[in-house]
Amino acid sequence: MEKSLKSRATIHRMQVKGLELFYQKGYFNTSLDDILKALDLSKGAFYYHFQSKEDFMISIVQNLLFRKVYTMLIEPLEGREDPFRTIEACFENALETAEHNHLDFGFVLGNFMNEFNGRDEKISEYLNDICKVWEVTLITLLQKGKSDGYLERHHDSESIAAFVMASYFGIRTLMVSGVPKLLRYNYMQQLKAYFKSMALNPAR
Amino acid sequence: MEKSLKSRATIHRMQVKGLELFYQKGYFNTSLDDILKALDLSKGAFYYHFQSKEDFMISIVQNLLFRKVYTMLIEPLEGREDPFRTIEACFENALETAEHNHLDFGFVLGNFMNEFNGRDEKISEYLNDICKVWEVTLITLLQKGKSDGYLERHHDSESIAAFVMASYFGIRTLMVSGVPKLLRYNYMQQLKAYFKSMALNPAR
DNA sequence: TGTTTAAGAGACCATCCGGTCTGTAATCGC
DNA sequence: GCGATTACAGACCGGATGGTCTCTTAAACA
Repeated sequence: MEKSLKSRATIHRMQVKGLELFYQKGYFNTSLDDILKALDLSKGAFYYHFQSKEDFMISIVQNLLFRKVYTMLIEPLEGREDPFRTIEACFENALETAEHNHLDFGFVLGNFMNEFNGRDEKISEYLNDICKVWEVTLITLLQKGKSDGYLERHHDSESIAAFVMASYFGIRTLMVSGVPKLLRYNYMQQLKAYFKSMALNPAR
Repeated sequence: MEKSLKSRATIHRMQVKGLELFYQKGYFNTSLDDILKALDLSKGAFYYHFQSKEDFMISIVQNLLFRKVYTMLIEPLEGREDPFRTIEACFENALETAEHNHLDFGFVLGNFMNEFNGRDEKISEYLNDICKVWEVTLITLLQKGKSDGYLERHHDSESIAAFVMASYFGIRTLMVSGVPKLLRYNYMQQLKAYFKSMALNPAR
């Protein structure tokens, strides 16, 4: 059975507002009524389209959240040449966007991973999947960078990817309560220094 | 009025169990009854010693949480010589402890910072204070490292501290859903590589 | 021994939350 | 034009939640 246009529009509205509020106030601290009130919709509407709050969250993760992370952090890394410059540009852009976001509550993916860890196996799994896609993309980029002569072969792509990811998760947490602009600047400075030590051709 | 021994013992029991459950299940997802049931205590006991759930959480943050972070991540850095070896040893130990923790849900401080960001100004402030103490300790250690000739003077201690902290926050998040042992090993490898690029006397 | 007070028990309350169920207006196929 | 289906509205429910209030007990005090 095909979903009608109207149905899909409503579902999308719910997901968008759901992601917004879950991100701002946390999943467990946001009630369905909070979301429905903001959209002027009813319980009936919600349970017509979704089976449960958990089911709703999963649909958000697989649709909106994945897209968000993909366009911001994964797609900009695909098929590029110089891995270090690519990652730097990608992160610089992502952090700048976060910095200018008036209502920043940290890295969406990271926040949710923390919130659901050990509390909802199913959702954690889906979040982890996104994380893995990001990781694989990074590793692929680094491996290709070796072939293309951007970094020495003896470096471990997997380790570098983990370190880079970890640093990004963390700096986004710190940016929420600290001075975002300064933190971003300092962070990028050190990320570049870290990369520089591994670069084969430091032509810069 | 002095607190009696019994009173203090009960308060401490509540705080310990409170921290344990808040850490495992999240603050908003843990009810007072959860804590009280686990201790076989009553609402009366709770509200005799604390004014509210928020007040309770603040007391936990200022006492137990601060001590935890202090003994694990701050005290091992104080008054040391070589900043890089010191941080490496400290993190190695902290990560190993986390790795062997059967029920690991990430970095306590990080998790709470995420959970309370934008949701409880007051608690966020206290958490941030702990974060700042850690930061200052790291910066102090690095500055002293310059005087003692362990790293070149032109490096920015503040930036390094932010980067190191961010990476730690992040790796702890990743360790929860990934393979802890591998992640720890890879992380330490990269942290050392990062430090090596800044060391004045790479006598190792 | 009688009185006070610290420490806690637990019934109770208003509110909220996820979820169910019935009703209903608009739309669609025929 | 009419029954069926879609897309909701909203009352309702059981259980939980933070917090209050009164009652009890055991020790401290005098």
